[in-house]
Amino acid sequence: MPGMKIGEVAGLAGVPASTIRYYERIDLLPEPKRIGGQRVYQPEVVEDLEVIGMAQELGFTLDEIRTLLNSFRSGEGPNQVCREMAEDKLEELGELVDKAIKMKRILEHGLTCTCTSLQGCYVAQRGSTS
Amino acid sequence: MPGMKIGEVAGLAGVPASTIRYYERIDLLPEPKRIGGQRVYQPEVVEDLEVIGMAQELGFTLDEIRTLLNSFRSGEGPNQVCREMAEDKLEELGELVDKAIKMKRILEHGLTCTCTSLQGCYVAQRGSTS
DNA sequence: TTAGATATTCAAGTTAACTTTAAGTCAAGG
DNA sequence: CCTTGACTTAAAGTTAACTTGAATATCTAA
Repeated sequence: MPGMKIGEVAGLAGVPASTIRYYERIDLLPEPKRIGGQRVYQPEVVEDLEVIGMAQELGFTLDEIRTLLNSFRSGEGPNQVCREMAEDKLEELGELVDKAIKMKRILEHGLTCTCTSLQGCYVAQRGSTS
Repeated sequence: MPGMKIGEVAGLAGVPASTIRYYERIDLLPEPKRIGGQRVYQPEVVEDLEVIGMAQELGFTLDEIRTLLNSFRSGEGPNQVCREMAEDKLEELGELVDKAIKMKRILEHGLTCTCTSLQGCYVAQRGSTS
């Protein structure tokens, strides 16, 4: 039962097979074993793809994601480079959450107000919770 | 005193002047008035640029940002298209915050654990707050 | 008034992250 | 065996968002 072809993995993870091959080419995913030249995957790869997708949405580049994943996979625990990256990213994530909340306020207000400019709009700028 | 040249705006907003011209070309920023052929800006443009930057970090495309900004600027309040976009985006922002929190947990844990795979790591996956 | 910084346009170049295409090869059903 | 659909590679094409270059103009300070 374990051992899926690329099409099945693609279906489960919600990405095209071409993307999976691309990730392998840029060393974001390890080369899977092959049967008759075709890639055969274990179910974990689906979770890898989900983590990659999540990280991307949060603004990590594929380069950064590779560093993080490789550090995880290396078996020697996170190294210094990875540690620093993670710390930096944690800070960025904190700021991201703040910005998301600010932007939510602007959008929520945009749904109801009739200001003619963002600048002139007290609520959007100052964040009254109206 | 009001009336800044492009270089000053660029300095204040922390973007290159070429980006400001680019935003104007794609109708993300309105054409400013000119003196002797050179662009002259009012201070509000700096806040516009900050909003654009913030929105970009949150995953909005410049196309989406244009729609939102134009709706704000139109003076007729948000229209239907904008309203729907804002509602969709609000939902996405909610999800983004959830993911950011999940990712924070993974990274925080990555700083201390020695798991050899993301899959095998109970804490990263299940989110013990340890 | 003249040097040097800063501005202008337009077109072409860049980078990340895919996607598509061409030309095949493999696996399963009839 | 033959067809069909999913797989293979390598290389070229695509899109968003800028960035750079070249040639020219204008502003500003000595």
